[in-house]
Amino acid sequence: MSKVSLYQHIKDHIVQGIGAGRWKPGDRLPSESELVVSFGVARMTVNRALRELADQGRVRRVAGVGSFVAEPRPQGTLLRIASIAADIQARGHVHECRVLAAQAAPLPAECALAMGMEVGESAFHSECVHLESGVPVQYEDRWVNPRQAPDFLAQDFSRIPPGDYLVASVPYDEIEHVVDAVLPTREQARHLAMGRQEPCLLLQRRTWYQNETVTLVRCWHPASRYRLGSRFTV
Amino acid sequence: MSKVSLYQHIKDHIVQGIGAGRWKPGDRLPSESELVVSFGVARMTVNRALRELADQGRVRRVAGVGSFVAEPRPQGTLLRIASIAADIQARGHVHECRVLAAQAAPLPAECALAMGMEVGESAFHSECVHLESGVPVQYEDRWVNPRQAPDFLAQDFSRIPPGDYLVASVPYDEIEHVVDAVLPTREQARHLAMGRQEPCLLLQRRTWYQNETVTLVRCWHPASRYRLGSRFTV
DNA sequence: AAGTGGTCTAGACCACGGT
DNA sequence: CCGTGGTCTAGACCACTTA
Repeated sequence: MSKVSLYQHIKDHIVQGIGAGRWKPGDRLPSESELVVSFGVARMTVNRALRELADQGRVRRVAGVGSFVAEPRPQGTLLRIASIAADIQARGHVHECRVLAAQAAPLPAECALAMGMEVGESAFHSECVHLESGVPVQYEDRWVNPRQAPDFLAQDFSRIPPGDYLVASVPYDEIEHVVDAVLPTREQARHLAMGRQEPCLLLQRRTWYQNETVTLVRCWHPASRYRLGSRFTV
Repeated sequence: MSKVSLYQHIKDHIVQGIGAGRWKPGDRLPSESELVVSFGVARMTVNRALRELADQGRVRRVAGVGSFVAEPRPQGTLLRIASIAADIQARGHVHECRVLAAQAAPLPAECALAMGMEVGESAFHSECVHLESGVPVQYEDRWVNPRQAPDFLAQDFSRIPPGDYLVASVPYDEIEHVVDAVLPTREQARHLAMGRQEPCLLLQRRTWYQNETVTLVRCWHPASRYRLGSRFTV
C-alpha cells in the first residue's frame, strides 16, 4: 500500500541504490526500457523519474548512450547536511556522541510553529553532545516529525548519531539553514565545557519532504572550535 | 522554425510574462486546459512546463484551484552575494554607507595568504559601516585585487557600496563563505554601537575569477540585528 | 456539478552514438 | 543497424476545491 507516486518510488529506489553504494559515481544505471520492465510502468513514468534526478544533478544522462551516476559535488557545511561524525573521522580524530535525551515529548510552541505542527503534539526529541577526541564541539537539540521517521527512537544514537540516521534512512527534498551568533546558556556552556562569555555559532536546520517538515535541529558550536563554510562555482 | 522544445517555449512565455509584469506575484496564470488551447499542444506538454516552473519555485500550483505566480523567494545570504543596500531597501528601510577608508595599502600577511598574493604587495583596501535606518548593522573590511578591479578606488562608495560595485562590474566564477561567531574589537563595537560582550556574526567571503582571487571581505554583524540563512531544494 | 491540477498509459517520431 | 534518451500525443482516472 504505497501512497507515493510511481515516479517517486523509482526516484527513491535509485537514490537509495546510490546511497547504499550499489551504484557508484560513473556507474551506468539501468536504461529507461529496463526500468520499464522491472517496475512494470510506462516509459514516460521512468523518464520523469530519471529526468528529475538529472535536473538535480544526481544523474548524468547522455542521449544515445545511457544514464550514469553523477560525481558528488563537494560542498561545505552550509550547502548540505554534514555528518559531524564523518567530518571528525575525516580529520583523523575520534568522534563520540553522548546522548542526553531521546524520547517522545509534546512540541513546545516555538518548535511547533517552526515545523508547521500543532502545539503540544507529540514528537520525537533528542539531545546530544558531540565530542572530537574528547573535546565537546557540538550541542545538538533535535525535534523529529514522527510521521516522517516513525523508527527514530528505536536507534542507538551513541552508535549512529540522530542526524546520520535521518540522512541515511529518511528522505528529504528541501533544506533551510539559519546561522546565528549567541552566548550559551548555563547548561550549554557546561555541556560544551566553555565559558559563558565565549560566543557560540548556532546553526538551525529545517528539512522537508514533500512539503512536510521532517526535522528541526539546532546545533550550538563553541566558535573557538568550529566554523561553518561553503564554496561553490556560480 | 523553432529549435526550442514546446514545453520550453511555454515556460519562456510564462517567465517572460512574469518578468514583464504582465502577471504579478499572486496572480492567477492560465489553467492547463487554457494553455492547451492557446498553444495547440497536449496537456502533458503544458503540465511539464508548469510543473518545472513550480519545481523552480516560480509558480505555485494548487490542485482544484489553479496556478499562481509565486512570491519571489528570498534566496538567503549564504547562497549568493547579497547586496546589503538592496536587502535593506527591500525591507522598506533606508540604507546608508559610511566610508571609513578607501585607499591602496600593502597587504598584511594574513590577507595575502588568504588571497594567494604576496605579503606587502599593494592592494586596494576599503572599510565601511552600513546602517539600516540609522542603526549600524554591518562593519565591512575589504581587500581587492587591483589586477581584477583596477577602477575600484575611483568609485563613490557612499553612493554605491564596494560590494555592489564589484558584483555589477567585476566578473567572478567561484565563491567561498566562512561563518564565525566572535566578540567585537573595541573599534568594531564602537562602529556598530554594540556592547563588547555581545556576539558578532562574522561572514568572510572570498571570490575568484579564473583561479585568481578577486576580493576578500569580512563583514561583522551584531547578532542581535542580523542573521544569515539559506534555503534550497536538494 | 464543474473545473483544477497530479498522475499514468501506450503508443509515436526524432537525433544521437556505438556496433 | 539498434539502443539510447528527448520529446510529444490523446486519451484516462483520481482527489481536490469551489460554486
